[in-house]
Amino acid sequence: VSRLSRDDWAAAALTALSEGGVRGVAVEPLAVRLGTTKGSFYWHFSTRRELVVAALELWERRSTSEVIETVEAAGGTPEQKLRLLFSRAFDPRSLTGVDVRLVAHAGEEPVSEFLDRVTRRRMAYIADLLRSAGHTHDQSARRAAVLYAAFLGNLHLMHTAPDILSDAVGSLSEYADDVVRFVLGP
Amino acid sequence: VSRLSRDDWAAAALTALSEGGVRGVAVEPLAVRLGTTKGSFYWHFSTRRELVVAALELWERRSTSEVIETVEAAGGTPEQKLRLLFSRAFDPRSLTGVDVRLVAHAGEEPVSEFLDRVTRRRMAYIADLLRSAGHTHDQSARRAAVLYAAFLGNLHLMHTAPDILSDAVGSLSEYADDVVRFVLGP
DNA sequence: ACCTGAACACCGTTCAAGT
DNA sequence: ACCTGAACACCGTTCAAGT
Repeated sequence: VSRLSRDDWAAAALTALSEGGVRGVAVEPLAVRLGTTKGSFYWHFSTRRELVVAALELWERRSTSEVIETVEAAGGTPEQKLRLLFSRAFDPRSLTGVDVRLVAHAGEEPVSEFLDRVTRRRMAYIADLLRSAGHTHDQSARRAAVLYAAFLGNLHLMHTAPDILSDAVGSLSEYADDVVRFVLGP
Repeated sequence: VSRLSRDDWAAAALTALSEGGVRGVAVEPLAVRLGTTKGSFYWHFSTRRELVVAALELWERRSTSEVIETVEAAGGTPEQKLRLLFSRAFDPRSLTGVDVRLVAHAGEEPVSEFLDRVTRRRMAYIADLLRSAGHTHDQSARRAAVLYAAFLGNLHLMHTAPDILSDAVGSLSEYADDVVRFVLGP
């Protein structure tokens, strides 16, 4: 009788979140998938909300700190780091869909605080890189907003209508480079 | 005993959709809000899904045909029309949140077909305007994708973190003009 | 033709009882 | 300490019965 840990539930919840959104994080179906009962779940968590929060914590770490560490570890100039960051961000293989699904709950508890923090961290990192590349503080903030909006919009389109996007734009990595070049230019 | 029509339910469903997403379109709470019973609902619709579809049909009309007609009625050059279109699109007052909420269900029935159609129609209209402004067919498609991604990303940010956006970008209408100018330029 | 009210299925939550 | 299984509340759905 292999017993489950809190982390097992959290990991399963994040998978469910990327597949079916916040709604997809359902105790009973997860219990069935994990081969246990709802009663077991309520030993590790006191509410379903707590499970959603655990999944959001996992997502926050993976989509901020871990990505930034990877990019920093690769080294190079700020321009190279930006290109690496966005070639990853525009890569369909790195798409989990969590980002896109979460925005639907932007105003709701408990999603809003996580979404807000992740957005701020990502934009702050982009602005940092732009400042290192020689831009002023104001310019960096402004251009970071444009870059981040481009990323989000692209994420939307890749999820909503990947065929429309590839019809309109040739190669996605080339497209990502175009966007970065535009923001880096004067 | 004022009786309800199918359209009354659809309109209430669209409001609920913008407030609480697809999940927010719940038969029992809507019945309470409309001062009637669930049984009444099932006279006009056969399933909850049918109600969601009715709300989506309303949204599709309002967010494509009606907007395009308004812009066309205003007249002017293609450039002026683009500016009008995007000053409207970037205006927080015109934000219903339906767009943003629907993307969470991008892959799901019955949302996907509506989202796909609306995306295609909007991008096709933008590409039309760019062609009228003298761009080639390919350039127009490419730039329409960039413009539409900018619109979606901005919509995301306005919903997720309006304060972050206004911190980074000064005036939103100025920002919208910047984006249009960039896409119109060579 | 349109609506009510009771019934049942499904998932969130609780809890007494088991190992 | 960790889990089972039965119980109850809420919303989707059905349907017989009312006006």
